[in-house]
Amino acid sequence: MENKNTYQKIYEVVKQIPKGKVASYSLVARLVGNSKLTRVVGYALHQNKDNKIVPCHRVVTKDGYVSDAFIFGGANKQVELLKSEGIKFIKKLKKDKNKKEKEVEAVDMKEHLWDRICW
DNA sequence: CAGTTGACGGCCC
DNA sequence: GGGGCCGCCAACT
Repeated sequence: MENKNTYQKIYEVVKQIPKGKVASYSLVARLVGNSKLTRVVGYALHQNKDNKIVPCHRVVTKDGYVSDAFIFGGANKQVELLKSEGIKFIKKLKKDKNKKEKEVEAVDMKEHLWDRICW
């Protein structure tokens, strides 16, 4: 990803995520060149509103959870998009702000985490 | 130019 | 084991 801005590199990496696969923020950060850039990755994607340019819905947390504040239609929409790409979800219990365990859908990382075929 | 923030992650209590 | 705090880097105001 050469000599582009870090910001631009992040997009380049995310755009390379193949359909049917997902990448964690930390993974993207590492591919960009610095594993500590996870926050910047999130920042970069937040700025991106067009999933036509960058498939930001394929980026999830290391646990496979979708972003809480996904702009493009909300987190629920993100799950839908991923499902339509053939990604398998598993029910998982996550605690919300009220410390109540609620069932949420998480990507099956074992099956769909990006293989990193490009390096 | 300096302080704040942010789609996270990891270590510590 | 769960919750909370801190850190890391770049963009933003």
